[in-house]
Amino acid sequence: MIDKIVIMLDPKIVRANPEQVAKLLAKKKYAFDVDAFLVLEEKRKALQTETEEWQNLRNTRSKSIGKAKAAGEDIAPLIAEMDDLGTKLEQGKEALKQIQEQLNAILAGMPNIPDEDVPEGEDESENVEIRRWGDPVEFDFEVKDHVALGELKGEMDFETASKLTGSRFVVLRRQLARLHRALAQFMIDTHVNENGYEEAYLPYIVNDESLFGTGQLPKFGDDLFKLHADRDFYLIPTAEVPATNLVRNEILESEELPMQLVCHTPCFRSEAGSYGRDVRGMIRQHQFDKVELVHLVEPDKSGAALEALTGHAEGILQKLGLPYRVVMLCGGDLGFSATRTYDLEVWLPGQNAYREISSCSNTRDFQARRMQARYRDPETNKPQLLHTLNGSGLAVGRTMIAVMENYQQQDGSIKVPEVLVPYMGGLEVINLG
RNA sequence: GGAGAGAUGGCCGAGAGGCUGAAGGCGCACCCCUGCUAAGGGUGUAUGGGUUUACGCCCAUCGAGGGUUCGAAUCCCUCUCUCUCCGCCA
Repeated sequence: MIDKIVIMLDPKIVRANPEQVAKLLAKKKYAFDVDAFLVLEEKRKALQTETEEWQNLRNTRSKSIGKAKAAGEDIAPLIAEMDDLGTKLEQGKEALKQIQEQLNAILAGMPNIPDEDVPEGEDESENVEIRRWGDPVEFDFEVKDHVALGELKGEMDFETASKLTGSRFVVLRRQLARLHRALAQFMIDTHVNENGYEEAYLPYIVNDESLFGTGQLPKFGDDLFKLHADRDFYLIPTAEVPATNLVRNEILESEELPMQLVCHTPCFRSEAGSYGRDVRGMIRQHQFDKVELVHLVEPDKSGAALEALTGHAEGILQKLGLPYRVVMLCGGDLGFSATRTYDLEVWLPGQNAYREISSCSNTRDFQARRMQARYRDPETNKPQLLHTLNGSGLAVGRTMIAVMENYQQQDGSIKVPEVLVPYMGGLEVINLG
């Protein structure tokens, strides 16, 4: 009767254990109104049962009309019997639809349940450091931040970008433009050649169904750039959206799993900058490039897959020789779709701080349920929701900043990390000074 | 952009108002036969939802959304997508 119930959490579980779900979601600072939900649920159940009974009656009677007609009998009295059944059915359906819409709105807006060992906490200040790699370089001169470095020869130009578009965009020229490209190439090659990823080229524009699937819609539409009022097209905020939606409404064979995708795309975010944070420099832009990693795996493999994926992202930082730390997000800082997230924070000498450069999440079956992404379980031969994970491997712009700031020399030039030299056509020093 | 044709289950493909959740085939699973290989025979095999301790029963779904009808895969309208031809084009 109800064709599409849009949910992220399994509605059966929510119905069966509403109190427990509320408790678990409280960790994510989400208030689930159990009473309101239960009232609606009760109404829904009664209405649905009743309406389906009417429907059943109509189906049965219509069938007997068909039979009578075939037998050459008079069907007029049978049709007369149907009289008010149609109206009753219509009314029932309408009432049910309204209740169902209210329930769907609640369910579709509920975030995913955090893992048990996710720490309690309000915001990023309560994230928990897991490990560190590398030691921040001690400079014997006064360090410049990437903005100062980039402006030495005009290779990083925010003013011109704002002429072209507006604030929160950047123009890169010459060696910095190349460094930016080199980083993306290096990351993709590493993931393909060493970590077993399949390279993908994907649309930078997606429809609303894809965004619902990964969880950006319906709640976070304000963060997106929408293209047309009439077509429901959006610029992607991350390649996670098209990459994960590759399997939307698909039933994969188990041999096709695990799937590991790597994809370099620009990302467009409207919200970036609306809080007045990081107004200076390339940290927070409306457009930035990212190399994204996506895993599609069987349910019992997703825990290990997140560790692997995070390791792959870390590998890039290690090869580049950039000091970083890994933090586990606390409940309050965890994203809508995630059960568990590790952020990689790279050391930025210009800010004297660790800053996020990658975010790796396991969404378990949350996105898969929204997009009906399944695989055929060889044991039961039945379709089952798969698990989806995603992580940056890495954000290209921020990586470039990190390279600039960590490899700067007193004269303002930048030493090219060894692994990037081939990608820079043999160039060993970027001479900005 | 112009002109046509289409969209049906995991896949291919019938059906053109009622007994069709949907023939047939492929694939897959299990069983039988066959001393290898090849072939043959049988049975089963959609998804989502509701309800039930359970067996089960019920509802929905033939690209999407509306409409006509007692009844729609089938008729009408709108939209989306795919294919063919023409034009344009990186």
